[in-house]
Amino acid sequence: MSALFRQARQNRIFQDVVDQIQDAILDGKISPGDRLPAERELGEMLGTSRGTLREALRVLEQKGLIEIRLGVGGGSVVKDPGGEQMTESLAMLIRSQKVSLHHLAEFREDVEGTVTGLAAKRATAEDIEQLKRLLQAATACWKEGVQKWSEFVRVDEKVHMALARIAGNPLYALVLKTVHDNIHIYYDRFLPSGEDELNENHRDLQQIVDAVAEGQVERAGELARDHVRRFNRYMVNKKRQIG
Amino acid sequence: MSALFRQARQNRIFQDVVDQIQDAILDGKISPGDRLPAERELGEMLGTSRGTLREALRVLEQKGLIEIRLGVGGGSVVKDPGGEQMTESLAMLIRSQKVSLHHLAEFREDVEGTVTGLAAKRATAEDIEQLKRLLQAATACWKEGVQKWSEFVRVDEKVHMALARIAGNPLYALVLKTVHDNIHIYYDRFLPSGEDELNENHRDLQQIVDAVAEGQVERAGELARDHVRRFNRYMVNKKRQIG
DNA sequence: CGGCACGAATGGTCAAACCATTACAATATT
DNA sequence: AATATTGTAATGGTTTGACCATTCGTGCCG
Repeated sequence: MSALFRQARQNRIFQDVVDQIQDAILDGKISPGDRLPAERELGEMLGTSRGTLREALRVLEQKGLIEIRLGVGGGSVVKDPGGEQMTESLAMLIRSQKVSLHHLAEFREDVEGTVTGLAAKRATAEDIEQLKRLLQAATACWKEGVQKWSEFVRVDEKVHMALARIAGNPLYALVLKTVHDNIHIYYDRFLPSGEDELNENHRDLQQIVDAVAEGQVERAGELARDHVRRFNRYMVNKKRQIG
Repeated sequence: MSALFRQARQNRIFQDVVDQIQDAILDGKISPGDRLPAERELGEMLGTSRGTLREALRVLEQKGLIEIRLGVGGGSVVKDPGGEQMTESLAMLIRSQKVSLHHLAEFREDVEGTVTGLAAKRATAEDIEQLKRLLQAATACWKEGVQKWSEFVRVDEKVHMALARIAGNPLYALVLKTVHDNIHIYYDRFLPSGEDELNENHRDLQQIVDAVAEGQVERAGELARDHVRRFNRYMVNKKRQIG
């Protein structure tokens, strides 16, 4: 029963305004890119003071449903709802030490494995095209050596996100992006950037893309898992060394 | 580079207030249960007007960091940050048809499998105790027949959440709770409540708990996956029938 | 002793004004 | 004619002060 009802908050006008606008957005009555009326005008339409309306807009902004721009021509613009608050939520849990790097790494390992397996199962010819293009970009970085390490890491991440898209379930893409966004903090601090790691990772990517291209579901999943596991081990080692 | 910086928003005082209070909470300088000063007082401390401060409090409330209560003993109380906004975010993506029941079901199937496997690997004696107690409760519902179906479903969900806790990675618990909260909407609409389904699900639970108790990692994972898959098939069928 | 009324603290809302930023058009300068 | 400057209006950001609604304690009255 607990999940059925929420605490019946007393009538708060701004909450009613939030609900009205949110419903309009989610039901598609107003679309991403559309501008809401100016605050003074919208306030009058809703029969509320400007202050109250602004509290509602703050909430909608925090929910990622609108973006507020300043100046003439500015105003509240409806956004395409994405997973940005998820990233922020997870970041808060990490900062409050409810989730550790270890947890993040273990979870990522599993999800990347599943995602890559699904991608191998479902990739179309165009998907494989895209992966090969990304692999070429990675190879270009690799040839330049460790100076291009950070760029390589960025391409690596693009490959993983492409695999998530190819897997065909937006939930995987969403979850993976959330994890990536948050694990990046650790990359910057703990990722070693030696010649060996670069070579290993480049080889990993090649093998993964090959396995996906050839539809080797099991192998692709295993390779991805190993790849992430190796990444994680680098970080754990480095973390032990320096802090 | 894109992920490193966000658009440099112009100075917004309320944003600075949000950051200050959020930092204090996440760094543990103020703890869950603590009360912030009253709005008029806090506004004076921060050197802002009450309206601006209230916009900041709205944001913090939406982030799930504080809870605001009315009346003389009321005020802003620091909350233990959990995954509530994640549930809300996912709900928005579902309502805007970016995520479907099918996506949700596929994802859940995989996560439950992994979680149950991990639980089988890591369960302690007390964990198994708890699972057996939950199983007893499920059996009690089962004996009462279909009239207790909804209660059975609730116990079923408790088993899954217990397994997520036992798996030892809060990310799994968080993700699974988010999915459960959102799939519930469909349960209420599409879950059939016949004798056969009840029997099947009860048997599933027994087998899963047994496998976990005996540390059969692979089998536990497979059983959980099958259990969820069966649940999902019920719903797909029913949905085809009625809606 | 128990219920009830009052009052104080606190969040919720309103109103009107002013500031800061931005885009765009009119004007001046080269 | 092209470009730089300036003015101006629209819009969000902030302030102030007032009043309302809810809640809880306190003390009075029955």
